[in-house]
Amino acid sequence: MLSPVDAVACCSPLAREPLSQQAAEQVAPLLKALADPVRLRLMSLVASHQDGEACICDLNPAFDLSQPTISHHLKVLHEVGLLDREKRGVWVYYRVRPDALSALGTLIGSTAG
Amino acid sequence: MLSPVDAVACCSPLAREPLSQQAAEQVAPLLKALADPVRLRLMSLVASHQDGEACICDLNPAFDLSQPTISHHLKVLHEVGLLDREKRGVWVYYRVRPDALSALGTLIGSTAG
DNA sequence: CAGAGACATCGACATCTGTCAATATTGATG
DNA sequence: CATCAATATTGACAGATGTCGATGTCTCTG
Repeated sequence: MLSPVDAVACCSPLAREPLSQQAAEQVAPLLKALADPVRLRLMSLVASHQDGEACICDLNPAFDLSQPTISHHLKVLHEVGLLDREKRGVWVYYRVRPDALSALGTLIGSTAG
Repeated sequence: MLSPVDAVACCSPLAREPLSQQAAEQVAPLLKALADPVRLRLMSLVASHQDGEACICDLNPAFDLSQPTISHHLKVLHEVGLLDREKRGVWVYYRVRPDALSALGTLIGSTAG
């Protein structure tokens, strides 16, 4: 089965033609994953971090939240395919999945590519 | 106070620099409004409808949902500023707010500020 | 092997969300 | 004014969501 991120690539922009019910049900989980202040910041922190990747140990201190909570949010982003995950030694590094954000941006606004 | 849609215009793209907590809290409600299959289809239907506007009477039959439920979803989209609302006689017409979607798309996906 | 540190999972809880049936409101029309 | 049709509001309810503390798992290092 396609991950949500792969599924988005199929759809033409929102304003171009009516989204089918199936397409909408594929896209919505991606937006749902992004639609939280903490997860938005996590995505932004990872995307703009040096080398495009960040360790949880880099991310956790930026929030006033418990470690399990951050872990939960990262899991949500990873499960829909917005973040890639790699374990190196004791640390886990996250990286924004290439094309994930731009595909979403195109679907919504059709200005990005 | 700015509507969420106005607030988005201020932010540079997600991947460009870390989103502040305040910015994230302004943007998240917009994405939350979009992050539902029914509302995604509503936006798409309105945006791609003739003359860029649609009456509820056009939208309701496209769904297998009760009239109050559609009314509720449209209200959510309107409150966050994604849809403009105009009453003409007995009917209510919705129209996608100009620049709303493109601003969101740029924030999420664009690499060009 | 024992301990420590990084991260994940679990269980619990309050809050939020999508949905409906019932009802209210509004505007046109007889 | 009485009625009908289009839309909104209310109240209720099941299910999802964000958060935490406690605990589990993995990996490096003595």
